[in-house]
Amino acid sequence: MTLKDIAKKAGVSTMTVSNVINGKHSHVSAQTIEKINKIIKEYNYVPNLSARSLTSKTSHIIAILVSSNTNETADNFLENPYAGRIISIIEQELQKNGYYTMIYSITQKEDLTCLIKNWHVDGIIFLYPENKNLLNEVYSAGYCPIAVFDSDIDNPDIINICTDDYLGLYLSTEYLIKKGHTNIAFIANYKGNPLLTRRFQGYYQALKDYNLPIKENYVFPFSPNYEGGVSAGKAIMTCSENITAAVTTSDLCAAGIIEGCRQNGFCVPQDLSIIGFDNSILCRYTFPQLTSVSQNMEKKAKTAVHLLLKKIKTGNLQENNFKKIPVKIIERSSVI
Amino acid sequence: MTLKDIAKKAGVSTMTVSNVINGKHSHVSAQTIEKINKIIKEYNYVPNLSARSLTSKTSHIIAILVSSNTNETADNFLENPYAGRIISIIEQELQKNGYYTMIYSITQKEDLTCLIKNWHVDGIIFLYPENKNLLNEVYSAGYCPIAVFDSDIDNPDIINICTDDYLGLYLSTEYLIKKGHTNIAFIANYKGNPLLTRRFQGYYQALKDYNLPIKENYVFPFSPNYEGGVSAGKAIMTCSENITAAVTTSDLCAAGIIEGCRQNGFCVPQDLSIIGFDNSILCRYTFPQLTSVSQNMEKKAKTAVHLLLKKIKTGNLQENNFKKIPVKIIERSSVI
DNA sequence: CTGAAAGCGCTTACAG
DNA sequence: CTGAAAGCGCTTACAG
Repeated sequence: MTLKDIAKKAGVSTMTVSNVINGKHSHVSAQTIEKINKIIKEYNYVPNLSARSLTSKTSHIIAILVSSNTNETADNFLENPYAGRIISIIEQELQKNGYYTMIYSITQKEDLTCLIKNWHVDGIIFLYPENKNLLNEVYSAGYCPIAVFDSDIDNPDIINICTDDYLGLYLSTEYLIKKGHTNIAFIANYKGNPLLTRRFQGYYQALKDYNLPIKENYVFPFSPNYEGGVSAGKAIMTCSENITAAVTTSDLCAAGIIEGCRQNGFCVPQDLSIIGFDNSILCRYTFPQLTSVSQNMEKKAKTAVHLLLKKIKTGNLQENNFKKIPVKIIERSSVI
Repeated sequence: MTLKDIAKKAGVSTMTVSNVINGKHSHVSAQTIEKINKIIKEYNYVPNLSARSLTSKTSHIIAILVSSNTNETADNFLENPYAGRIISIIEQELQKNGYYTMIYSITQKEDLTCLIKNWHVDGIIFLYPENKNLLNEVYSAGYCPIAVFDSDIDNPDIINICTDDYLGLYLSTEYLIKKGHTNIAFIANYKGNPLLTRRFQGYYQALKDYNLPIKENYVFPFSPNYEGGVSAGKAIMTCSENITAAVTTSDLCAAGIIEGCRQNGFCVPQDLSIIGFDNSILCRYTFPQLTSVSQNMEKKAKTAVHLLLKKIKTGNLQENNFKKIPVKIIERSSVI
């Protein structure tokens, strides 16, 4: 079943069928439309998108790029529990808008330009590019609009959807302050890391706004992962600062802290209140369950899709390319 | 840059360039090949796959299908931590073989045949189809080879890659037996569920092989999720059977049991040894860390890809369509 | 070993 | 409101 076949059956030209399919109804009479639609339904006709793509120079394919480590054993971003969720939301949103989702892991620039030229990809969503160079190369190749999440690129043409990191730590610190804590630790080796630095600044500002002491000893510069958390938990419980609460920059780190405390005979939250970051599925399965800062993943993903599609449709590159998505605290049992 | 342009620059016909690109070297002299490859590199030429797809009737696109609930708030399979990992492995394996990965969530059959016709999809990997009808409809549409995981379909033409469920529970039960346990509970409402029934049979057979009593009271028919686990944990600790160990059919359920015990003042593993199933990322973040049955996800994904591609290439539909992938126990701290 | 012709299934750009 | 012509960039099938 092709356009031609439909046209023959309807006794019209292929152009007319094409116009009906593409909703260019101003060019076709109401009766003709009805007749054609009937035949399309009857024969269950579906257009061949390769052919359409070939002539129209637009594929309606969006590529989700994932940087994959060449190191086979290393954790891949896709194994992050968030990856599935964000891809799921993106795909459904694209589908709703008549776009198709290709997923593609890349290790080098070359791979990528191939993919784009191969399929005339209309847009790219680059999930957490590990290195900026790769992103910039993709950008400067200039093939199509690009969206990323939580990037520190300073390119105003790339759509950049960011969690409000500053706000996240401001809120979590404030939450502990309002529970009566005054000696609050910050766990992360933030120096030199822009994202972690923004989070540190939220912590810093909250302490300042509430006139609490800000001590360098309150900062535990461990990596914000499980192992770093375990170390931090031990370090906090054995230091001399009488710390009663800690903010973190990941749930994994918070889970590690719970374990680190436990290994030294202490308990969360009785001996130490903690707050995670991400509100990941993990929060429900630690003991105690983790209070955490929730990123609005759905809003992040949908915003990225909408801005990308808008850019594709209008060709307007300047507008609204940076969005901060608010966060909120999800209360569970790791704070008293 | 098109084939034509390359041909002009090389002073040959488009056919010759096409042959070189497609590796049909028997038809072209060595010098010509070299000359053409040089030009292709120089101009960074990449073939247009829409055009190729249009003429060759093969797209090199594989669709990963995900059933998405119409219910917006319900958990989607993609939010399962496994989803990202399996998709990641599939995509990389497909890419290695020159195929492209589209991802597509479906709610009805109609969506699907559209996708396939639209893009001339060469093959389908259907991730955990929720209902068999959907899968059977896809199959009977007859468009292209299909692979699924852990399905109970009895269609020998569909590639079906299964974890060895029987072996999994046999091993976990045997593991507890060898640690000296004799009163071992099985947690899952397995009746009527083929997958859970296979797992139950592994448990049953292990007890039998080691001449241990098999009591109906050892079976706790709760749903194998977190909430079911919590209920099971309470039920086990308050029943009269003096149960000292339990096998489960999911890590979430095992995590729930830990919590259920805790709520009744008992501890894993001191009061109850438990084994999870899936060896998910969760195992590292519960307390105690979960000993679990590990599915070989990598092997599952790669096997699915290889059988699918083989079927696409050979057109042979009969062979090797069912594979059982072995499992193993990963030891952590939830058993004594 | 190489090439001229025809065609895949659409859309664009134009004419009426 | 409708249609005939040309073309997108490739490959198939054939001829030499």
